[in-house]
Amino acid sequence: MQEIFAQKKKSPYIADKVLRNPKNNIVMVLSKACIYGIQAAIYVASVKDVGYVSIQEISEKLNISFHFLTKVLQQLTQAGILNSYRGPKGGVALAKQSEHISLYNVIAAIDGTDIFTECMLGLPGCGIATPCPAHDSWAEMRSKLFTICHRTTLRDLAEKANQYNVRLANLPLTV
Amino acid sequence: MQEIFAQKKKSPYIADKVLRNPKNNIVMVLSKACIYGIQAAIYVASVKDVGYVSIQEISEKLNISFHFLTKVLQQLTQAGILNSYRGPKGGVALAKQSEHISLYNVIAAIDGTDIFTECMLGLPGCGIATPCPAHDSWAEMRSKLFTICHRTTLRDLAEKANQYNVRLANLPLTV
DNA sequence: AAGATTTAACCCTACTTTGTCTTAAATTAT
DNA sequence: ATAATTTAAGACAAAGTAGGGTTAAATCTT
Ligand code: SF4
Ligand code: SF4
Repeated sequence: MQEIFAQKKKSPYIADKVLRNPKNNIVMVLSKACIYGIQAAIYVASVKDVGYVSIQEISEKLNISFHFLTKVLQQLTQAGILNSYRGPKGGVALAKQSEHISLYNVIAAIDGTDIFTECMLGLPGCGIATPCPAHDSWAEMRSKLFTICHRTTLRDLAEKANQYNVRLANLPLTV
Repeated sequence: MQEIFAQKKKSPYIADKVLRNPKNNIVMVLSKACIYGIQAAIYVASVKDVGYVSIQEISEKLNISFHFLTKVLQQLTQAGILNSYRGPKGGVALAKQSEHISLYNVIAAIDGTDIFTECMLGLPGCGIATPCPAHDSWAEMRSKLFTICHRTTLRDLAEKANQYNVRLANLPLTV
């Protein structure tokens, strides 16, 4: 027996402009602030010279707004991931060895840990007594994300960056 | 031999208010529009009666803004996931059998497919010639997300919803 | 001590997303 | 036909995110 849906004929009306503007179509898992933070952290970790790297240099190399990046890196500083120092020859530097800073640490410092623990469907207080039907799938996803971000360290990323001279910046490709 | 970082003493200055407001701390993988769309789609799929379900009913049951939900569901209608019908006894209904509509379909219709294909670090044109150091990890994540969203159908979700009388709405918990 | 440099803090602007409301169009019921 | 119902469309407001500048504080150089 076949399931029956709505049998009436469909309304001919077609909308042409509904919700999103056509230009903006990127759905982000991480905020821009977080992305910048990760990029900058990898950059700092990949710089060979010991010492402080100025935010100006980072923002130029990675093509990130200086003032915005400054605020983002302040968060990493407050989280104990970076040390900052003012004045000439100042800047930021890793507060710990790069292999002791995970992607998770950086994300947690900027976007928080909700992405790892909270429901991606936006329902509060879940998984306790009345899990919603999507729970298992999302829980699996979260677990995967958690594992990946935990085991990936800045050293891993910086190493690869140096090794392959890989690009971190959001610059136009030099085709 | 131990690696050396910045050896100078740390600036004692601690900022108290930097970027985000304390109230806003939920980082979302999916937009609210998308979450609403998923919830509504599951609701429609879980309704036993054949026929159109009014958006008014959905918005009340799921505690979602009626007008906003209307726009979201228009997107699903235009994507061929729902049929809509105006007038008394009108509303929306699944355009296909619930087991033929995946979570992926719904997400793609509302938030687009970038989350499955594009870089989560926000860099364009990736993975081709010069993958960034985080590529492998993210690619693994994307693949996982893709698989889960593809194999999870509205029927799976609606079945669970009916079976366990599980909550879909963002309502205060009746503790 | 004075000046230059660099992060910290704060204010403000532009854009996106979310949410509200009003009117128009389609459809049913009377 | 008329009225009621319900989606479609579009204008608009509120809130959040990204970004830009200006001043203050810390620190080094001279
Ligand atoms: S049960 Fe799981 S998937 Fe469902 S709303 Fe709660 S956390 Fe989200
Ligand atoms: S190489 Fe992969 S992780 Fe890196 S920017 Fe490109 S898509 Fe993203």
